[in-house]
Parts: sequence; C-alpha cells; structure tokens
Amino acid sequence: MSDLLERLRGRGWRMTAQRRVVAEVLNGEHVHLTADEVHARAVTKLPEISRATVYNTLGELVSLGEVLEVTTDKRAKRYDPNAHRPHHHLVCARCGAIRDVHPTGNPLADLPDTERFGFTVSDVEVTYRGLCPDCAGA
Amino acid sequence: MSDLLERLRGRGWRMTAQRRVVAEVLNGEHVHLTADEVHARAVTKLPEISRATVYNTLGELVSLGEVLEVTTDKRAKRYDPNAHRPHHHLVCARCGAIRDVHPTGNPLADLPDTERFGFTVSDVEVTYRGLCPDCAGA
DNA sequence: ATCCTACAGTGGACTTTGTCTAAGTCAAAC
DNA sequence: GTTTGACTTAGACAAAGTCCACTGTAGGAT
Repeated sequence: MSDLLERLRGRGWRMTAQRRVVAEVLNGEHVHLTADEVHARAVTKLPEISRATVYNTLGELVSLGEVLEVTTDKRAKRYDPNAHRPHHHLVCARCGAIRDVHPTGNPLADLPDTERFGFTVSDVEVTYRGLCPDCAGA
Repeated sequence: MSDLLERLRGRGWRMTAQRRVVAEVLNGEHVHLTADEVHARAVTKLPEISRATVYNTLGELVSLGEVLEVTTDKRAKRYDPNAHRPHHHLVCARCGAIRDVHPTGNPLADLPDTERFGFTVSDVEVTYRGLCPDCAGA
C-alpha cells in the first residue's frame, strides 16, 4: 500500500527503513496482526529492527488514524490497517480467526437516552463470535 | 448474593472460605472488577488468600457461566457478575467507568449471511464508547 | 467424632505483552 | 557535506496472568 506511505510522507512523517517495513507488513484485507507478529514479519525483511520500534510505529499509525487497534480477547492487541472503511469484527471462538464485517443498521441508534446514563456516546464497537468453517467442521 | 453460593453448592462446587469471599466480592449491579481488584478486596476479608486462587476461582466462575469476562481495553480483564441478563457495556474513554446497558434491537440479526463467511455466529458483544458525565463536564 | 483423600489453596518462579530510557544513528534541511 | 533533532536500539522494567510442586482441608465414609 504505497498509498499509505505517500499519505504518511505528505503528513511530514519522517521515512525510515523501519517504518516502511512496518507499513508494508500491515497491508491487505482482513489483516489483524499482533505487535509481535508484526515484529516477526518485519524482522524477515529488516533483521535488526527492534521490538520497541515496532511498538512505537504501530502507536504512531494508530494516532494518525491509519491503523485501528482491535482487542478481541484478553491477549495481545491486534492492528487493523482497514481504518478507512468503518467495520466490525467476526471472531472464531476456537482458533481466533478474524474477519472484517459490515452489518446493516446502526447500533448507535439502538441505545436509548435512558440507557446512556448521561454519557456522551461517540462510538460503538461490535464483535460477533462464533466458529469459523474450519473449526465448526472439525 | 447467597443465591450464587446456593447455586454453586447445588452444582457440587466444593465450598471453601476463599471461594466464598470471591463470590461475595463479586456482588451487585454494575460491578466490573479486575482480577487484581477482586484480590485486593478479598484480602481485606481473608488476608492469606493468594492471587493464584483468585484467578482460579474467577476462571471457574466464568466456566460455570456465573460470571462474564469483559475486555473493554487492552488492560486487565474485568469480571461481571451480571451473567443472567444479557447486556452490553458503555465505557468512558477517559476514566474507564463501565455501565451495563440494554440496547433495543438485535445486532445478531443485522449481520447478513453474505457477511458471515461461513461462520456459525452464536454471540455478539457490543461496546459503546464515550465520555461519562464527570469526564465530559471537567 | 474421626479419618481419608481428592480437590483446593499457596507462594514463587515464569511467561507474555507492553513501556521506558540512555545512548547511538540517520533523514532531511541547509 | 554538515548539522540537528527526530528515530532506533538493546535491555531493563512493569503489569497481568499462568504454572507447578507442595501443603491444607471439605465433606463423605466409617
């Protein structure tokens, strides 16, 4: 996704080999890697990249709004490069596989004022759980 | 919630001082404690209780379906004793306060077959995010 | 009431995930 | 080519949770 690299450069992001590699790893549909997985893949392209740099870079990408953090379980956070189209997630309860999904309807509208307890509600996150075809079949 | 203790005993759960204390700590509405918070409160009632026991007991309560695990952020899991009425959560993005909420509608019905990728979808979890009155006002 | 024993609890080491820091390096402006 | 401040690094540290070998005890059997 050189688009991403272009956008980042345009925003004054200083380009380095490490950042380029991280951006390259986070490329595609239905990509939901943990920080350590990103690091593992980055190392194959740039062996001396450090864990701290991967964490820093992911954090910056999240701040810039180019990548979303996803917390589907209590384990590691995952990073989702599909930040430009709003979506929710479908998670396999057995193997942890994740798909991006686009439900109909607007769950924000389903929360009546009486259930808002004075909160200013600005966002909603929906996680569907079930079994993926592989785990359901086996 | 002696109901809970009764139910557990009825299921053949061996009753011990430690388990009783953990069950007592997890009592009430809008209770969403982390394992460490549960431990901290349990210690005031039973000073020698160990962290491992609290984790074990919480895990068992979750397996028994008496308590729900809630992962609202990347930090510690929280434990929600309100397992018998389905509900979702409203979380303050600033201070982390959590309320149980009951939206209208059924988000499960909002996921068309074409968006299920062959998964057997059995559950959905909705997390609303925003600012609580205190954090919005300040 | 006492004994037994399988199940429960304990503390501490260990693992995983993530953060911080001091010192070295390098991209980009000049 | 120099300069400079932002970027990277390695490793120490921290928080949350798991594991394990040993000890203790609830509750049934006697």
